[in-house]
Amino acid sequence: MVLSVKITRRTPRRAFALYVAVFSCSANPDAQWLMPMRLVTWNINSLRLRLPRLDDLVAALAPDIICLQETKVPDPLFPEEAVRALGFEHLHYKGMKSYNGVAILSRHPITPVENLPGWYGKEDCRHVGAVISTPSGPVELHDFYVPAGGDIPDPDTNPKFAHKLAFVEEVTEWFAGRKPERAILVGDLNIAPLEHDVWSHKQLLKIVSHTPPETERLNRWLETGFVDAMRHFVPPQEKLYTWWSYRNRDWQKSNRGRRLDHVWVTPDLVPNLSGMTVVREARDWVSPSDHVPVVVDFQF
DNA sequence: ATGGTAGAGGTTCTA
Repeated sequence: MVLSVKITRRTPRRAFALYVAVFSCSANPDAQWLMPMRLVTWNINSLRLRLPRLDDLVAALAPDIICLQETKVPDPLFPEEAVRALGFEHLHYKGMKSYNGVAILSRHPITPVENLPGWYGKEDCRHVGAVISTPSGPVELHDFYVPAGGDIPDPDTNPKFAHKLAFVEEVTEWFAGRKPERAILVGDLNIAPLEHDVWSHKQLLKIVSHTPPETERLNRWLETGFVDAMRHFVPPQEKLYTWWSYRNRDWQKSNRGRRLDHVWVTPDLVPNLSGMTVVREARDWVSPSDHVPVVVDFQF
């Protein structure tokens, strides 16, 4: 139901009071006069190569904020003009040559969160944060790219796996000490925590991204004060993937996917959630990323 | 049991 009252100079005081009362009851997420905010997270796997795909994404979905991972571009070479031309004037990014790199693109002003830890002493461009202002107050947004961890799930023989486990432990400690409120955390976390976040739980238990040491650590990170916003919309017994390897001839036919990309919110923002979409069709775009965008809609 | 593909930037690494 849509209620609207046109306010004019002649509107009687009582009608104005009614309008104010109706407006201020709109904490209901169905209310249409709240400000919608559409957020996308996407491991783009090279921002410069896939700028045309970013254009497609913006044209199709009109997001307000886009969080990217694996931009693979050093800061001085970031394609600011091209991104501004898509309507995103407010940028906060951290990149390096060849690897990693994260970026927050926003249509509306944002305030970067400064002095975030470099993690594992590496400063390898895996985390940026920014504060968004909304009609109901500021919201803190974190964009992460967790190390993939190599092939062998043994921290003693594989330093990349040791890095991954330690990275998740460090960020967990940091969030535990911070007790986040009105926060959103997104990114390629490179871990598929639930049985139905992978195509075969049994076959992947010893495969990096779904091993118990990883999924246990990801759960501890989540439990520092977040809710899994994707699983808020899709029950845990339903398969849900965001990544399909390039190494499958026919990704749709084999459908050996994993849910490596995540959107978490603090419980105080759960009432603001209004929808979630995994943009599966993006896996079939020309020159696709191996990850697809995840869209989350809020009403603030 | 194995290898399959993609991106960056070089003659190999990371995913």
